[in-house]
Amino acid sequence: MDKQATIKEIAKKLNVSISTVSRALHDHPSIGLRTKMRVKDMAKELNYEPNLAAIQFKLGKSFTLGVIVPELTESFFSSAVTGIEDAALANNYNVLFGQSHDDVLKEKKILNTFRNNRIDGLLVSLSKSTKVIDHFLELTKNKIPVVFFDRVPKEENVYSVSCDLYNSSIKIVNYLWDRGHRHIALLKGPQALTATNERMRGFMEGLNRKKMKTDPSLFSSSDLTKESSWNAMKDILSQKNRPTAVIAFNDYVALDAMQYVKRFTNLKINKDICFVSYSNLPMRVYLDTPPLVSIEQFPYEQGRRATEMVIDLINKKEIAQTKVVIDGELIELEEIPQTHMV
Amino acid sequence: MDKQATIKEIAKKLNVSISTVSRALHDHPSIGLRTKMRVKDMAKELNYEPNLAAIQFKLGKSFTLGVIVPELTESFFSSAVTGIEDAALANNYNVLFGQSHDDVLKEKKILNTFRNNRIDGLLVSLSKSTKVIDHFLELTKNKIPVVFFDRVPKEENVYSVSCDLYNSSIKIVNYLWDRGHRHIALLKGPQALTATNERMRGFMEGLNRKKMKTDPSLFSSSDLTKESSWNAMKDILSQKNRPTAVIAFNDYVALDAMQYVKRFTNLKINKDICFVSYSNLPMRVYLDTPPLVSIEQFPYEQGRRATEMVIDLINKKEIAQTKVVIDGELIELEEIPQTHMV
DNA sequence: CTTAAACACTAAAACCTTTTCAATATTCGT
DNA sequence: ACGAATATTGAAAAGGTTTTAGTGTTTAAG
Repeated sequence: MDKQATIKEIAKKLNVSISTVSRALHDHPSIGLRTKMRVKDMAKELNYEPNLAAIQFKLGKSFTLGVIVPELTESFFSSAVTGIEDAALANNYNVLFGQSHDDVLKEKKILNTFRNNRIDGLLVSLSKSTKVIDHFLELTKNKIPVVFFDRVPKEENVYSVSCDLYNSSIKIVNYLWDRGHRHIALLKGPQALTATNERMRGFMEGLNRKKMKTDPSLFSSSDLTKESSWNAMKDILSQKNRPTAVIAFNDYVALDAMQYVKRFTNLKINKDICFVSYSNLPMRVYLDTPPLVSIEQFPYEQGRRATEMVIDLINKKEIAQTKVVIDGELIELEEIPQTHMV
Repeated sequence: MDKQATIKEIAKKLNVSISTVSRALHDHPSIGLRTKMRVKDMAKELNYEPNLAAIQFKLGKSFTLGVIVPELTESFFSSAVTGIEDAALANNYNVLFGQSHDDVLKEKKILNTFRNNRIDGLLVSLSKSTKVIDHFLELTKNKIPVVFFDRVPKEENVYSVSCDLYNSSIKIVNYLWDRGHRHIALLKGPQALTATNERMRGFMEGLNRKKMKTDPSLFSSSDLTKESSWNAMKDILSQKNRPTAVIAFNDYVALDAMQYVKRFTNLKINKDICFVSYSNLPMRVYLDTPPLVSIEQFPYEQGRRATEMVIDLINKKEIAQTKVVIDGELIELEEIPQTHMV
């Protein structure tokens, strides 16, 4: 077991040609059952493992996918990555990871490493500082398929998997309306993200359908940092006619916004001011005052489907649709997680 | 830019040999400055990128590290992975990931994939169901170095990077003692983990130093699932002489334990019963009733150092120490995160 | 001016596999 | 039993790079 056996050795031991061994191992129809068995037995005996490096070199394929996500420590993305990993493994693909940390320069650097490694396909969730996607489109020119997921670009002619935030936002507005809210604020994300726009569009449509006013003072924007979210929340609260509910960009933003309320006001969360949000973070169930509802965006599913898509593209299969959109699900928290028996 | 240029083409264009080009690009001393420049210029002009697959094949090295973690969605591990990624990239190594989901069978399967991909080294945080590490030791036989981090095995003759949980636990006991606690419970983890034992040893030592009694009724064990943690908490509370403080295995366990208290008792958390813990989860700051202190185990640092270690081993450098132990830091939460201005 | 050393470069093998094309062996129909 | 068809195997090239073992040319020393 010191050195890995090669097909050459198998061939020599059995007195057959290298090509025969290769074919036998691949179940090529032109090889007789007899020799096929002999070869396979010998392969097992010698503990033969194909030299992937050689195969990749020979075939000019790496059987490797590249994945770029903004931040692995965000539970959303680690879930997505898990979906990607599972789907890739199921199709015998490897996965190379990179984190952009929301920096477009880092994004490009990772892309370069990936190119050197001759990835067969790429999965990307865009950094929030990425305004132009030319560096990705260049890959497609070289016949390396790219599929975006969750943080997808606005461009039309690209492959993507994402969550239907437009309709989800309408659902959220309806939920709030049913609970009696007539004055709802939207704590937006960075303008660059399509996700921000989708939420906005759905929000407006939701308000319209219920004949609520769409006042521009209802919007406030965060770049997703704590400081920025605090400021946005401050803006929202400083209006003369204070909203009774806030739709936050995601649970992290909601968390920061709620923290602001707790620290700097004496408003009671989810009583005086109600929070709803997106992402449905697993940790939400541990909070005493969580966002009441959150949109489940199925990161695992998005990752899985994006992966299947890119593999189909690699194999030049027909793609049913270039833009897959997954329905978001409005998840209301199970009743009163912190029921004290007092 | 359709087809990648090769050194062959560069050689042809410049009327030099292939070997000259190869050496020129590697700054080999035997190549004259003149030709070296010409080669490098031409390489740039043709947009030459070395074919890594060919190099890997030729050199029998993959420049790839394998990483196995139990669960990527746990913030601890995604931080560790970030540290690994950064260190690997800095040394021009790629990283292949796998999640064991705490299943030793999955662990072995991933290991197999990694072997086929001829990884140069492996980084592992053990699954909690892994009792024997033979499958890893087999790699070392094949001269593929393995470094364990955080969830390290008890075996002596292995390389590892971990946090000093023994002394951290003593620190925790001291902290609680200073706050007046004289009756402290330990909510342990699975017996299989060395981490469980280390905590236990430190806990006992801490109690001893303060002359507190080390009653076996002070221990309760969780397999890290919510149900199990609830049961463990139930045990702890059902004692006639109820402890005033609980040291939980980590913040996740603490969260579940606190959830139990909130749902099924009318004890006030951190007043009637105080929680302290390990991991220092980022989300801790958002909780109304967080574990008061938590041991920072520096996952990023652990990942980084483990990676540097495995790369040193690959390059057969002298290793200063086979077992790196990082000091844990007791992190007290910034005062009263939820100060209402009431 | 000769000889040895230093310098600048080259030819060719090796790494392992897949695959095309060709060759041999077997079977079949008649 | 003969040729044709089919089944089975083999030889060799190709893929891009590194590296060993040189070859030839210039420089320095004697």
